[in-house]
Amino acid sequence: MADTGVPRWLDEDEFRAWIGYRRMKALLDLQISRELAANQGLSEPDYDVLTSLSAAEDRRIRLSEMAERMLWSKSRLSHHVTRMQQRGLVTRKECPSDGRGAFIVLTDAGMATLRAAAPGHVAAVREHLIDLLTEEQIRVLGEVADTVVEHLRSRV
Amino acid sequence: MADTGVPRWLDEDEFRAWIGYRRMKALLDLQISRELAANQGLSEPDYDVLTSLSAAEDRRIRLSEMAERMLWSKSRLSHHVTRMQQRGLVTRKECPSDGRGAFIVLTDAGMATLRAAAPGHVAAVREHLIDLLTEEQIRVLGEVADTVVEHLRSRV
DNA sequence: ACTGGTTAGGTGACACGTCAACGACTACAC
DNA sequence: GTGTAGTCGTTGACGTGTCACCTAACCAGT
Repeated sequence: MADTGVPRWLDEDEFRAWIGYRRMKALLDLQISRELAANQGLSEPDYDVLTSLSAAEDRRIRLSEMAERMLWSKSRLSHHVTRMQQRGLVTRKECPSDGRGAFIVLTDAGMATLRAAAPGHVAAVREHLIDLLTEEQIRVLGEVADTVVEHLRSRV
Repeated sequence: MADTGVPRWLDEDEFRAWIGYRRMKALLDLQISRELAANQGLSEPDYDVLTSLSAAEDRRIRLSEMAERMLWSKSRLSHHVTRMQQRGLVTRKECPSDGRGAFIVLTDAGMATLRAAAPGHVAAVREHLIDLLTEEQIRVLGEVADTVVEHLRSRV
């Protein structure tokens, strides 16, 4: 790529999309995470972990597999599980077949908290995002996200 | 609103949009911020602050006004300015007309760093977002963002 | 001048997430 | 078996951002 040092700047629509994305992200995440916290004292990452675990066989997953599914670094997941473990939402269990490995296991308390939090969380997502948009906009948002995710996943 | 306790769950497209948004956010922000850091040692918030300041009259803005423009909390901005000040990118200056007030002032070093970082940053935004999308998608993304931002700004 | 309410900005404690480095283990060569 | 490479998960240090709380200063009505 012949880099001239001055790439094409963003035009009006492009700038609007980029800045808009940044601002939407800032406000939306704050709002959603505030409601989640007020509801059951969970953060968004907490909720994600609980959701993944609740869908897993025997309510447990290997740390690595979980990290990969969630697109998290192992470090991040390990840190986060430590914090959630201290609150009794999950437990660690060593893996019999691989001495290096560990399972994350959803506790009953974790499951109960997730069940209690879910309706409010979905309602919040609807209220602050989904129900504001047309079907077409929802479809395009999904497309855009998939495009970007696909692009970034493949380039590592 | 008669809350039945079980709000409508997300259908396939809605779920795809929401989860996609979350994943796009995670990957895109990480990528953009990594390139920015590798380039001039700046974080995204650093870049935002520098950009705002460079566009301001006399390269200085009152902390409050800055916070409002950027949709940041004053606390966040204050913390961030402290860190940027320690790196010599900005300075604080007290406001003569309001004893409570303070200006944030862009230093020459800050301006130079911004100039050095800008081309690469724009290129990254293009490469990982804008240039992946059609004009139509860019337009819709801007619409969606504006809709959500408008909704959330008005409800405080 | 006084008082009560508001606004500007700062601070401390804490949760979060990155990176770099580490020890423990596995897997595969030879 | 013995090295050696790679993987699994953890940890420490650090920058970040939130919340709750604080002080100082402004400003209105009295």
